[in-house]
Amino acid sequence: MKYNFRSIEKKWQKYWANNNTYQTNIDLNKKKYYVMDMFPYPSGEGLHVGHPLGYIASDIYARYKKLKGFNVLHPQGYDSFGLPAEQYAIQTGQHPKKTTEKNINTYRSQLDKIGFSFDWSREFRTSDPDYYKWTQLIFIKLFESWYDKNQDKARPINQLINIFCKSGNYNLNASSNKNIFQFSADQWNEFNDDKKEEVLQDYRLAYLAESEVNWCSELGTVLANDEIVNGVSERGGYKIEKRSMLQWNMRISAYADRLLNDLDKIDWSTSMKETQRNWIGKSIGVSMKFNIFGHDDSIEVFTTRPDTIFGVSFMTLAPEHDLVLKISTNEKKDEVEKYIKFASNRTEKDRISEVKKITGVFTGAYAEHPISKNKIPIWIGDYVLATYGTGAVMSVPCGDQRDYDFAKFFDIDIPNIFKDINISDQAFIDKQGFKLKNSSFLDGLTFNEATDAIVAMLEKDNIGTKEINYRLRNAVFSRQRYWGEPFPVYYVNNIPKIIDKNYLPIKLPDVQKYLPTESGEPPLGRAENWAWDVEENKIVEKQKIDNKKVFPIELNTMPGWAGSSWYFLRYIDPNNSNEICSKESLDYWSNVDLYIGGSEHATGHLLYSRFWTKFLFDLGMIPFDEPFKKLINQGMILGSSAIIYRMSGTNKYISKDLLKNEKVEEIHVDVGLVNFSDELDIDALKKWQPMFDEAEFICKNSFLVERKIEKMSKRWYNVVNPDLICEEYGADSLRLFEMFLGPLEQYKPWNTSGIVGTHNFLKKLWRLYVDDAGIKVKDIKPEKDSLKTLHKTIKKIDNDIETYSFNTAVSNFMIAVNELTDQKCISNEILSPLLIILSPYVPHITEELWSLLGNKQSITKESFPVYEKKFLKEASKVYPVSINGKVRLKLELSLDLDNKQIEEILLNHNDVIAKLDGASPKRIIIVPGKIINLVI
RNA sequence: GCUGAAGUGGUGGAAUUGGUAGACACGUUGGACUUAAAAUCCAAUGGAUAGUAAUAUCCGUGCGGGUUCAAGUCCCGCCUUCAGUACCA
Repeated sequence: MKYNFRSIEKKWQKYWANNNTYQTNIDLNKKKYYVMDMFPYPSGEGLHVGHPLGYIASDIYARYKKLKGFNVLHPQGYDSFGLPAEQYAIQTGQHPKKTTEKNINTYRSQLDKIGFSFDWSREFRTSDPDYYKWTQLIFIKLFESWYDKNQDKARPINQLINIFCKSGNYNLNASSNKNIFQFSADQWNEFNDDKKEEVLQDYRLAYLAESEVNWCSELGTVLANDEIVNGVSERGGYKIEKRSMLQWNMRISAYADRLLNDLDKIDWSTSMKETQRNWIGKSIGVSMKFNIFGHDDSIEVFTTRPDTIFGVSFMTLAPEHDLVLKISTNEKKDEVEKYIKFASNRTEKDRISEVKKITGVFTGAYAEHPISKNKIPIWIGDYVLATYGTGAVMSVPCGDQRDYDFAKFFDIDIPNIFKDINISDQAFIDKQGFKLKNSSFLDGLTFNEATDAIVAMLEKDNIGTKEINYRLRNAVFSRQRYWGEPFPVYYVNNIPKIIDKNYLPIKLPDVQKYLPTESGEPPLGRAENWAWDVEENKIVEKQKIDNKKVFPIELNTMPGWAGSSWYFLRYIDPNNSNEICSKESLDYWSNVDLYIGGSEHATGHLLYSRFWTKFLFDLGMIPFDEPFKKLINQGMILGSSAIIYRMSGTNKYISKDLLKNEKVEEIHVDVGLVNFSDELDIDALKKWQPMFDEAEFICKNSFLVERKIEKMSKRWYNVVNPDLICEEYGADSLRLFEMFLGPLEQYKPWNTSGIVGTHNFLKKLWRLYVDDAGIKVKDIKPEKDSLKTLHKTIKKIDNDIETYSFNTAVSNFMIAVNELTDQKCISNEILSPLLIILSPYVPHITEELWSLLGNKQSITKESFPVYEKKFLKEASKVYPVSINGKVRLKLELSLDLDNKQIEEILLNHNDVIAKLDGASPKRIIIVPGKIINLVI
């Protein structure tokens, strides 16, 4: 009987589907375990072999946990709103719903071939109205909440209104927009509704605000900070410019501290936590005011180095700072205005690429040093960012390199306040190794001493206060796109009003075209049925808008991360039409125990999900405040591109081995045209692309290509489709090989030739159980060696999988099968448990062998075997060691040995003992635990 | 610049966390089977030196030091690569 993987895999995939083998329900008698993957965006290109890597790992872990007796939730769905489907719709006029549906079907058929244990009965798509109904609800909740810093949690907005009615906002400690004006309860009560709403917008967690946004005209939308890479859009690499627009925002900054601190209670990689810490960017310092000569206004600055206050020789404002024009003297006004214009025209990319270029201009105004009362010139410069701190800095050229460069460039005084430190070439930026001088009462103090002294003094004299600053900005939540969740919002005289949650979902309307309108409105501006009737409570035709009972609906849609920020909650109760998920399901399934996905979402999805989870926790809607307990970031699988050399200016191609110093161009060719020995199939190449029809190929016996490791992409023709691998070697070979490639978290190149290794292993495994006559396993007593192999393997595999070392687990299986083959083991007592521990990795072949052994029920119903220590006993290590000048032999032994057994072991190690100058042991000291010392 | 991760054969990678470095697999070479090829099986495979041989000795985990009976692993100082971030006051 041969190992016919094609029919075996088809048979069992069908069996699992027909028997609902992987459907999961709440079972209070069992402990739960929740394993989740980052759900895919179904792109038109389908899956390549890199995509399933994380799914295979999570599948193995999920199956393993099931065998260990856990009730495992292992769902899958689709993140189906997004730009590519919309771009395609713009080009072809096809509704994104249709292309998305088509792509999902492709994905599903590809995934099904790999034999995953997903519970597909829980599948959903973020673009389903039944799903985004709840995304809209969470938006409403955010809109109807504010953040109380005293209680350190979000609270309903009604409670804030109560506070305003009773005492205004004088004693309020809440997260809000900048430059809030103060009002009393009487004032609040006299505000009209519009004014009240305007005030509330400063506190809501989802709020509408005129904000400086990253506008991308090529994509026709705004982008969040995490969607911009190196100053250009992440998708497409288009130019970004700053623009001020009325946008929905999420007040994520309210949660900055909790997002930072709670990193300590989750099991994520250090680099992932560090990335989030940097992104949040907490810095502790002092905020203080500098008065301006001849003006009532003062400049507020933020500094982390208050100890250097006596080194201030000028101040610098961001060009966008409110006071710039106000304080500039008449003589300087022209120059200042010119500079502001210059700075605003510089795009983000210019600023980054011209970091070294120093620009700035003097305003003509002077500030007063808060302690020495000296006159300090006020400059503006674009090295100061309007968006960080207060948009103004006290410049200490001797202690900050940028201030130093600026001062040198414009020939400003650089006073030295560091004793015995030379600052003629560069600033001294360390916080250690100095004592202050020329600093009045701080003279002679170190950084810590001076900081304490100056902070006490500033606070006592009411000049400054301790303050904490964050780099984290509030997130822009509006997109000028079609293919996203509509906002449940309509406008009455430009004041946003919420559509009551009873009328959700607000379904995405149909449009004729997916482009923005001629007047520049988002695509939803084209929708005919897009107005809200407040009496009927339904969507009606736009023509009916009268601004009395029918009002316009928001035209923006939500960003891609809206639907993915809470999706893990929906899997636990996916068909619930009354709430996000029931309390019962929440109490049982709780949050995700293991989450596997790429690290590129560190500052986007993973941060936003944590934010929304904390928010829902604050409202008492869920009983936990972190979504993902353990996170593993699988590394990318890179493609191995094939490159041929074309002699420059000719139609001749030269084989890699013949290339010397000729001038050549590198041309990517499809990796499918190249065999394992890097030989190119020239006939197939000519069929592949007509440009090679007339080409001449220079080579000896065969034409060799160059290899290059780069990201797997259609563009480089290096994509390997898992379907082809499944067809040629089988899903089990693929699963095993993807794990065998290397550590899960590492970036590694794909190399199809290696798959014969895992494929051969499966054939070997098959032959261990089956020969020409059929099954050869017998119910006989096993050999001692085979028992040892089995129990050693169980122990190792258990340890490997608990530490997520899937690659070494595969190696250990190979060792075990090699050993059992050598031992000619046919004992059922060995071979049955071996199948069970293998089944998470290679579910199809193990199911088949399991049933061939005569078992009636599926192997997935079995339980993971436990290894027994008694089969593993032996001395493991012997080595010389010197203690107190005497040479001793140190033996590391397994536990539970009696003296007789130890003696036996010593006899076996005569060679080692003899090596030590021929001495023999005189005395044996048995140390409690597992170490034995022999004095020689 | 800052932060994080990592440098081990021709290749992917092991090493029970301080204890025989190179497991396992690919590739390569030789052999068996075959008319032949494929498939399969067996053997060799870090380097150098000596020997007909079994074998022996030395060198070897990016570089230079150190601790230790013992270092891929720990400490100090460098170099390189990858990732994240970047005028953050």
